[in-house]
Amino acid sequence: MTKAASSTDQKNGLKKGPWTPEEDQKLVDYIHKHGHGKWRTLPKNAGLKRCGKSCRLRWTNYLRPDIKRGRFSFEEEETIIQLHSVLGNKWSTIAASLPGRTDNEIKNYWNTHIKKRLLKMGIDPVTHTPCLDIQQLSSILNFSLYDSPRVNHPPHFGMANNILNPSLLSLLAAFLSSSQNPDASNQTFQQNYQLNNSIQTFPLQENQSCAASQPLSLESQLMRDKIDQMISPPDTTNFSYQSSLPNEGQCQGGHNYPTSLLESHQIALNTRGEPNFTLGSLISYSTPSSSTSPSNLNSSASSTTFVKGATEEERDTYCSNMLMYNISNGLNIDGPCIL
DNA sequence: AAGCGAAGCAACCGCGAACCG
DNA sequence: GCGGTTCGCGGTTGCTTCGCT
Repeated sequence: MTKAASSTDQKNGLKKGPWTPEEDQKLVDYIHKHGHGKWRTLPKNAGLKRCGKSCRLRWTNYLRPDIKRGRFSFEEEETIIQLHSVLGNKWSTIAASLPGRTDNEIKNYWNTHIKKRLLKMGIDPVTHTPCLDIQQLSSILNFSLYDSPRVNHPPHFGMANNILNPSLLSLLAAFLSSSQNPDASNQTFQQNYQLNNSIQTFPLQENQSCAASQPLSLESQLMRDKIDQMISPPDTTNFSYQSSLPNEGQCQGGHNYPTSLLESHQIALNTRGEPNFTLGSLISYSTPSSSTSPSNLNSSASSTTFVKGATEEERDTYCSNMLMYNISNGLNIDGPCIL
């Protein structure tokens, strides 16, 4: 018998701590006969030396017949993250969307698994925004702004050649800016959200060469100047400025890339008007089925299939890669896009 | 095999909302 | 409208299990 199991409330003689099978049986039998509710009087009527609150908790979190036990599925996890990005710590509301799961179970799972994974991915679990440090973001921005050639990309990112994505860069720049001036963050994000929505998407033409260079738009140049003021420019002496478009595999067939990140909910706004980067959206890609590298995004295999069979570590690796790839290239479910 | 720290999870606690007389 | 009671939620605690040394 544990210390907690043997403890009792001195005033009322009520038992505390873990429930015994006998107590569980008494509670279940009583509720089957009389239904639940009136928790205050229930323990006395059921012959239990527990407070009503304890009985209610035991029933709703453990004994209820429709409780689903065991590991959370990928879909459940995705739902939790997406709902949390909108609702915050409203565990009971989140639980309402997950049949068989209790608020307590979801809360525990969040605190012990998801929170850690998001942090590992560089996402703030409270705000659902990137919490990469300035250096990491600067590095990403530099890759995009200075259009580094494929050969120089860090292999673990699984990057194809960059496609210039001024709106996403604006968001990242705003994030950098806000990290330097937190008071302005909300306003900056709102402005950039409007900016993103105002920028039209355009298709990548079939005859557009993968090796063709992409001239910087005026906006991008201004943004580059702005970011130059905040970060040190990279050493470009070894860069060859060859290509700014996706690799051959991704631009064949004259695909259109019409969906902006915002439209596809890849970046959703939270209640404070800031963009969210959620794990759930990140792993809703078409992805390779046999590799954790996100470099071959035009594969028709579903990411869900991959993630379902993946180990926890593989999920982490995959999601981290997706995050970095996503931030760098601004890809959505159909492949690269320009916001 | 033993010790120890970390992780996971069931249960508790305090507070606020809802309900009722 | 008010005060008392009940219920439910979210944060926290502490016990158990796991994994590493």
